[in-house]
Amino acid sequence: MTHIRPYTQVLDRLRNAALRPTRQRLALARILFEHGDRHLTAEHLHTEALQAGIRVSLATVYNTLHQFTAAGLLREIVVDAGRSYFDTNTSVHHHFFNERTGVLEDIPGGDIVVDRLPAAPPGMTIKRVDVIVRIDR
Amino acid sequence: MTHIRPYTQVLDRLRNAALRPTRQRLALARILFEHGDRHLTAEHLHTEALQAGIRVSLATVYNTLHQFTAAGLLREIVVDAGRSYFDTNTSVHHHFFNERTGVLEDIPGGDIVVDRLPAAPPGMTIKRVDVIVRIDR
DNA sequence: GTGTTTGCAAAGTGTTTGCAATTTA
DNA sequence: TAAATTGCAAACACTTTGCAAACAC
Repeated sequence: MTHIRPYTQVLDRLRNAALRPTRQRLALARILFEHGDRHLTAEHLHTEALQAGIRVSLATVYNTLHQFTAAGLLREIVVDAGRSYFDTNTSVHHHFFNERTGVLEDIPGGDIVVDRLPAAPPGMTIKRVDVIVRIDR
Repeated sequence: MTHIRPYTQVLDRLRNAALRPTRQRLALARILFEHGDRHLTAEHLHTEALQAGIRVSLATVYNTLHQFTAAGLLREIVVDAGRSYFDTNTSVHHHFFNERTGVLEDIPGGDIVVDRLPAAPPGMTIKRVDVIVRIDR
């Protein structure tokens, strides 16, 4: 019996993405993927890592977030000019964004339906549809 | 006969917004509002103003864009972490965004229908719904 | 060993701010 | 002339980059 067991799932994710499971990547992946759906900025993740006693630089956090996004493990959400959020839920869904608190959260279920979507302009393809519901108070 | 006539509409907009029609504001307002629906960043507007021979600082362009937005003359659209677009069309509508070229444009007509929108979380109000259709190629 | 990854510090980008000088009403 | 506006330069927040040292395979 080893302590490798709990890491297995996260390790596999990294392996499948052809990313070496370095100490930093593994630790960041566990913070990201072992706690359900999360919406984090680079700063958030860096802070959490440091609080968990993981020595990792902010540059590496950025690198890792982009590598994970490129590998399809994360989705980048733009709601705020000035910073990026990364969402651990990569399936098709939409978001509530509270501009006052900066909290971004999933809209539950497949609730929203976007209808009568026009065709993309000639020669273009629709890559993604983002719906941001901005909430207040 | 004066040359004030063509400015009338734009002047009125500034007056209604209780913004003094200074040389800079008037010139920027004309670039923004005398050419149909536009989607510009601060840099775009600054460049256009300089090209048109209007001496205005970038700081003033930012101030002006925010004042116009606060007055309801513009709408700020966030599609790209790192820069803001300002839309001269303030009615309810949505956008195509080409991430490769950085071009943002209105989706024509009232085409898109967003349906089954969930209620805002307890105590919260929906302030706005933004739909961004990201296109490619 | 060899190629990948990391961390640092520096540079970059877009935006905001403080304040003296200028302009508007 | 009193209050609002402007422009500059410095400060900011977030992100990216270059490169030597450390690490994974």
